[in-house]
Amino acid sequence: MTRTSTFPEAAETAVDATRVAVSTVIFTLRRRAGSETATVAIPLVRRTRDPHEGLWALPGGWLDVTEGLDAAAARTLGETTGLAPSYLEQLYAFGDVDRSPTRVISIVYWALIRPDEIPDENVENVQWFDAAALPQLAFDHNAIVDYALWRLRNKVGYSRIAHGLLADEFTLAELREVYEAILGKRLDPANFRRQVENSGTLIPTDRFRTGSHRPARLYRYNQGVELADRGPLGIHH
Amino acid sequence: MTRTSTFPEAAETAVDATRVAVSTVIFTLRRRAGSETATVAIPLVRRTRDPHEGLWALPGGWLDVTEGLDAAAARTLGETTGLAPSYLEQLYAFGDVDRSPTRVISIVYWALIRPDEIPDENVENVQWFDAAALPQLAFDHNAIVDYALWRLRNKVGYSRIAHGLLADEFTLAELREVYEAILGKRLDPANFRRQVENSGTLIPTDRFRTGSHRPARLYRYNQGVELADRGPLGIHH
DNA sequence: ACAAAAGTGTTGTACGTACACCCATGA
DNA sequence: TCATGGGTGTACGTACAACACTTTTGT
Repeated sequence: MTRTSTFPEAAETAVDATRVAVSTVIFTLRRRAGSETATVAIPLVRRTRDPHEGLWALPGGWLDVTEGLDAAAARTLGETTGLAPSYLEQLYAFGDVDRSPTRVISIVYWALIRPDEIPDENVENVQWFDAAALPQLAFDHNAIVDYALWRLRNKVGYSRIAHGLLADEFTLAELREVYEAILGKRLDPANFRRQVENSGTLIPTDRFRTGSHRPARLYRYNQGVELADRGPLGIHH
Repeated sequence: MTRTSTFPEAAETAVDATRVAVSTVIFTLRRRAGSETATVAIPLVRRTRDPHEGLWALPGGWLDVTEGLDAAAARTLGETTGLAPSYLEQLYAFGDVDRSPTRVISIVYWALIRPDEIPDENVENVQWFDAAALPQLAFDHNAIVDYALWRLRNKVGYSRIAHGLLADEFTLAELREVYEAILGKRLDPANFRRQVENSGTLIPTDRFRTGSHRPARLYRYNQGVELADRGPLGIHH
């Protein structure tokens, strides 16, 4: 599969009007080869034209006049990386005058995707990076990723978004691993179990994950509980 | 002083490109005439042209190509209402295709202003409304205000933004009144005092507010503590 | 049998809430 | 002196961190 970077700031035709772009910071969890712990990873797209040709940038594209912002984020993410997120939320609108040679307002989203939803095939010009060790990115994208990571870590504390990174059924150890990767610290298994059990968001199943030592019970999410606390009218805050 | 509404969606020339507007929901506290409690109030601007001529709308205007988003919010707020907020933070980017007859992306900010900073003179076409009892507003502005109120109430719980509504020196009762107005419920004076004293954000002065019963000590804010937890690089989250 | 992860129990501390009570001032 | 808000003390319940301990599997 061949895809060319269509990233907003790449357009060569300079116009004097302000243009609106949409980009997405999409997170997943990667298990490192030899390591015990999982790490947060994001896909980047290599720029194939100026400005910043050759640098890595967030997947994105121009906003179409006929689509909403959320739809534009999902579409441009799909076109550049082939990914369809399980969770998508607006992050921030970046609009400093000097963030790009031409005036570009970027509405940036952040998203989660389950590891099993990532297609095996390699997409050209797309590469996954460890979020903790990014190269120099195009435009202000390093700062944007930092901000998205901050929001992710914040939100994991007061919502159940962590579940956007897991399959339908999972063990408590797997859920805990998600939290540990995002927060960057180990959590007490005993206390973690109680917290999450008392939150009412988990439904125990009759199935167990076997294969190593004592089998662990599989849990599902309680669909009646919102993934994240939206504000009034369903805006993803 | 005469000012004409320059609100974004008011422009009569239809263009096929997407245009970017900036609006602001700015809060203050008003003491109702006979009432014991203060209420949250916001200024609105009456629209003087289509669409939605005659309806009340959020103060705002078009984004200038040469200014950043924050600057645009402050400028358009000043031009339409004459107000200069003591706290300003981006709220959300609204971009549904059908939120206006022409395609308009609105970057919306929310802000706080101290009652003593509001000029006495009446500004034409501007009127203050009780945030809890708004009329029907233009466009999707009712929903936007709801969302801003939700953010305000949320944020008051984990930051010291309440201080954006007070003068330099204030009593604990005045600070508590701010919280009560925003949260819409009474707080225990004793417990409130301890919470805020233990937070380390307040500095007691030697001055007292006299005039009614026992004098109350005046406090200042500890400048070393951030008004609100910004993310990396000073973005107002 | 033993290692290792699953799962339970117990304890201490911190913090929010409710509410009784004393203090200082204006009228 | 009395009413009222300023300010202190205390007791209870919940929530979380730390950590000892039991259970169940694979090898």
